[in-house]
Amino acid sequence: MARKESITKQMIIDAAYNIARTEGMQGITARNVAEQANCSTQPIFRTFQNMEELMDGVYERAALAFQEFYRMYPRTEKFPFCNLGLAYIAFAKEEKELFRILFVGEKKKKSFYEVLNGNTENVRTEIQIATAQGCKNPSGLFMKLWIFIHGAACMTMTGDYDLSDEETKELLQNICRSFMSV
Amino acid sequence: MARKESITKQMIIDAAYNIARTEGMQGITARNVAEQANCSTQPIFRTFQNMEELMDGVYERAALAFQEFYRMYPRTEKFPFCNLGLAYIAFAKEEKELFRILFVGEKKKKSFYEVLNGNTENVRTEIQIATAQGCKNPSGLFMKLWIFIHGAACMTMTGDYDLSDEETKELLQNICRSFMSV
DNA sequence: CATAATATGTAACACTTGTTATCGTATCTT
DNA sequence: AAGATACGATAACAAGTGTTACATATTATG
Repeated sequence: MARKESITKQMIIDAAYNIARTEGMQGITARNVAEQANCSTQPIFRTFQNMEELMDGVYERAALAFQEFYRMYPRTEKFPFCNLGLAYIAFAKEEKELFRILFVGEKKKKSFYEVLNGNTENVRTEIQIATAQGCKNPSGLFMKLWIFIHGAACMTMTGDYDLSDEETKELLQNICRSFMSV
Repeated sequence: MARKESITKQMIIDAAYNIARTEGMQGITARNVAEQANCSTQPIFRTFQNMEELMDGVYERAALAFQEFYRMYPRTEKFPFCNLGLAYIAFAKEEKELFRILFVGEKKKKSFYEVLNGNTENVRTEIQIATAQGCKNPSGLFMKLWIFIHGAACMTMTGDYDLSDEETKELLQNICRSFMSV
């Protein structure tokens, strides 16, 4: 009865996502996305109400990319929260535009926790580790550490911070020790 | 011989600056600025080569606004860097768009130091205070503290951080103590 | 006061944006 | 195989962008 669709929702989101990775959200225009997806602008507006709805899709796609990045990131640290922090900073370095979209953008909708996994599983795990290491106020530790980590990541994004992975690791260990010893 | 100019460079920059304060850089269009300045778009292009040059002017104007904000901010803290940090975070709270333009924007050109004063005077003063209080590695202390402060300010800008001034003050004192005791 | 020179307003240009109308066509159902 | 119908390409529309051409207004100087 009907013609088969050849350009799927996922294909459009992927095309837009690839643009966003290098140019940021403002690079996403109907014609740009169409070109990237090798089609006209028509399938875009069949699939999405408007461009904003597509951008919401891109945001979700970016969140998935971060989750995957974190899942794959090596966990070599014994200090609590440091693996999370190292992955976060590394993501800011390797995917500057996505980091901006997810964590400092004007249209940011989700909190860090929500982006991380849709739940707070990962953070809870880290809090248990902190408790096991004798930290009396693990969520207070997390708050302070996370502000620091977020600062380092934002500076990485803008190019104001450029330590090697090894230096960053040592810095985080150092900070973590400072906070735990109080 | 010639007609007197009625729309000055400063008037145009101020008009654009006022738009940027509430709408950010992307709110600055030739027609928007003209309306805000109560004139046509013509004086803009007589005064500036193009819109980008005007935006450079707005950036400088925003830097001035921050310098003035810091100059006027009460200095109640004895801990080194804390007055600077409190002012920075307060600015992020009161002038979110300007903060974004100056410190996390894509078109950011100046480092924090340069924005602060065109020189590092203020930071040097703080380093002397730290040294006087027995800190062995004051520039290391500053680096760590500043990453933390920048993180708190960025979270303030995006609405992820919302402590009162008093709570922020206590947090900064707490952090400063942690870092100095190591 | 007349004139020359510059500032400003009006209006246009070329371009890009989101969005939609039209139309040919592929494909599922019968 | 035939027809209904959703799909996708083309092309248009309206709105908004930076920028410029041109006419008008204004002012210092002769």
